Amino acid sequence: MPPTDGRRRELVLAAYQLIAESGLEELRTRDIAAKVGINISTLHYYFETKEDLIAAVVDHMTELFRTLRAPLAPGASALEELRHSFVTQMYRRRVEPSLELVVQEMMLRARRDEKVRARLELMLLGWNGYVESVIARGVRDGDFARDLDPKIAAAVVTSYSMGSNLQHGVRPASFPQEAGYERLVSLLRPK
Amino acid sequence: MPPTDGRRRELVLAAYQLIAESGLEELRTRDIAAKVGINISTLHYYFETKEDLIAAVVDHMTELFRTLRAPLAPGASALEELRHSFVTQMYRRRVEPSLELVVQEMMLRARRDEKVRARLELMLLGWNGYVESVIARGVRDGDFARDLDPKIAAAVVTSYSMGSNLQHGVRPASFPQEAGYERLVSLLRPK
Amino acid sequence: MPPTDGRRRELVLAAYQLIAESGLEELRTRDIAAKVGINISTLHYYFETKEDLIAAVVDHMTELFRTLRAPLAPGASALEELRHSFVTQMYRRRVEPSLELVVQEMMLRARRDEKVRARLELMLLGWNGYVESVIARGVRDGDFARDLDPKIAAAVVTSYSMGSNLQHGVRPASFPQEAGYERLVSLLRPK
Amino acid sequence: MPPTDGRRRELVLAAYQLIAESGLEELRTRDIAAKVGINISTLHYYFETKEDLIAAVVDHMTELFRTLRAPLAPGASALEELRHSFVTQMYRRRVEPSLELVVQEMMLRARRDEKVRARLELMLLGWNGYVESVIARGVRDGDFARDLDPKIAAAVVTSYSMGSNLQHGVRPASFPQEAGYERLVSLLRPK
DNA sequence: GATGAATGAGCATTCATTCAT
DNA sequence: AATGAATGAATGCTCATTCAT
Repeated sequence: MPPTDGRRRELVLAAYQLIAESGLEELRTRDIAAKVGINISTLHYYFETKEDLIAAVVDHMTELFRTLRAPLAPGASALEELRHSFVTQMYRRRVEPSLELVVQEMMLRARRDEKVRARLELMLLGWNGYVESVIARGVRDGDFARDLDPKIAAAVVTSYSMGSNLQHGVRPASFPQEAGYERLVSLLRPK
Repeated sequence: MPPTDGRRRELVLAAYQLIAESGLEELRTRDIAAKVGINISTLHYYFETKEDLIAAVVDHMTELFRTLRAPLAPGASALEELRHSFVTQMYRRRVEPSLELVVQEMMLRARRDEKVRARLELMLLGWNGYVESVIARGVRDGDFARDLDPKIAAAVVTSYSMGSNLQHGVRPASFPQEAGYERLVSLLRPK
Repeated sequence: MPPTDGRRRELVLAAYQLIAESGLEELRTRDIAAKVGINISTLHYYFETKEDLIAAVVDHMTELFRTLRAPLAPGASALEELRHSFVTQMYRRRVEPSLELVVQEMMLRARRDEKVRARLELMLLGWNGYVESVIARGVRDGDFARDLDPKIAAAVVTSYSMGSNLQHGVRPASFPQEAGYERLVSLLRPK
Repeated sequence: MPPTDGRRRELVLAAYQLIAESGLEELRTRDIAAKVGINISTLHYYFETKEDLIAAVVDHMTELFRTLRAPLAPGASALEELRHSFVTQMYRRRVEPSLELVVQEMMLRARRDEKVRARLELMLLGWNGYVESVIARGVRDGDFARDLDPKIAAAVVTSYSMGSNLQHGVRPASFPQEAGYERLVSLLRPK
């Protein structure tokens, strides 16, 4: 017998992967159940509605976003840690290419689904807060320009990250995502 | 304009508005036809498939994106013109709030619909090219740092623009979109 | 091509018959469509919801109840006309046995479906009113007891009619429906 | 009472109440189990099928119908006892309003469920037999008209009772149920 | 140009019932 | 006695598309 404790998890993972493959618009509960190898009604035994399952996917995605990071040498400087943010972005794209696709799907869904929006807001706040703290440390340590407002700078960094992902999605070959990030970080340095 | 072209245009506009209101996922051909006041079969007389109509909406959207800009004083400096990019973004949000929503919808759709992707790529290339030319002029004129690569800097500026729009969508109250843009522009200036 | 004007009617008739055969509880839109020989979605082209179709069946049933009557000789006395009420009941059971079954189904449904209840109330009011007018005439003509309140007597007659139908449904062989009616009419006569 | 019997009874009572509230059509085994506070599979331990449980509800209902009666003074005349039939009907509606609803539901179900029909036939035979015996006594005692056939008269009385309940369900405000009963009883009296 | 009628394939969800434990 | 997990067969309803007129 399969690990019944993990059925919910299996369903969330299957939905997550299907969203990455074909988007939320083409997500079908039947396909999710089939991927797990169970009957469609069993899916509804674990999640009352499709919406509930999607909310659980957002939670899973958030957890991945939080925990999936490239290794960072202990004692790294703020500059190294900020660069590491981008390294992590590339790392995620390599080991878990679904993640950025699912995040973007949810970003759009957020506008019409309050459950999704609330979860996503927390995720964005956490991410911005983390980048902000790194920049604040860098400002103190002299890694970054003294007149930088960490909250504003974090908004610039995270927004670039998201926007460059979008552009990369539409024109992967010609968009200089990495160089852009490097340039952005260098712009933050002291004169 | 011949009646045929008028009808096509009406349909495109109706679809564009419905996408802005409820997203591509909830777009129904019946609703589009009803909004125009014609029969559902007549819609198919003008557009063979829903996909074709959506492609036409992308064209309309691209046209809007290109032409809808805040007035710019003739003889403006490159610095003023780059700042003006952001002013235009805010201007669009005010006079045509649908535009940024539709662009984001299409951005996601692009991944699964080649027609949409190709059109969007052109739009992004045009936009980046324009920003690039402004920055190149600014570099020549001394408005921007001499060591700036205009293509890379343009990628940073346009990506920030898109990413900040996304974050603004999820948390409109707390996200410092304008301050971020101001900071980004100032970072590009000569030391 | 089938008489498109009659499609609605065909659907109502098919639903009416299926209700008579197996009751409202087992009524399936798919079965109705199949009986008419059309696709299930065509059914929804004519009736938005199953509930709407059922309401139309109540209208049809009411119309049948009103118009389906045994022939009554012109110039009949009130006594003959009241007896004729019961003759009509038997006549309906013979030429349209579905009718009393459908009426009883709707009677029960009325408790939970306001549309049905309202329509049925009108039908009952019409029926009671008709019986009342016959009895009133009979009282004037001396066919019925002088101290009869026509409204009350009508309530007795129509209620007997309905209740005896119910009992007849459960024990058709042993229930003396006709003799009961005859006795009831004779009780109304002058002493 | 052993626990098994207690559980069965609990389930029957829960089903009975749910039928009164929403009708047989909306009766769900899950709701019955939930009302009793047990698992849905436990319900099937006590009743193999839903149909069996419904049959048990009919038995419970019949028992209620037999035993739930307004108090009758010992030594009452046949006239008083027949009037008391209607008093009992009103009494039941007051202390156990569910009963008449459930009876009507089952009356309809009887047409398709032989178990229900057989049980209901017994109930109707018992009821008619009781009324018949009262009327027979009244005929002997001079309370009722000498030429009354007790079986026929009982059919009239019980049918009025059932039919007036139905009409009362559809138009509670305007239907003169009590006056009708009073008139019916008075019609049975000697001239 | 325009439409009323029609449909195939599908969609999330429901529900009585089963079965291993 | 009791239950958690699972399911098959439906169920009302949807929607882009077609086609004769």
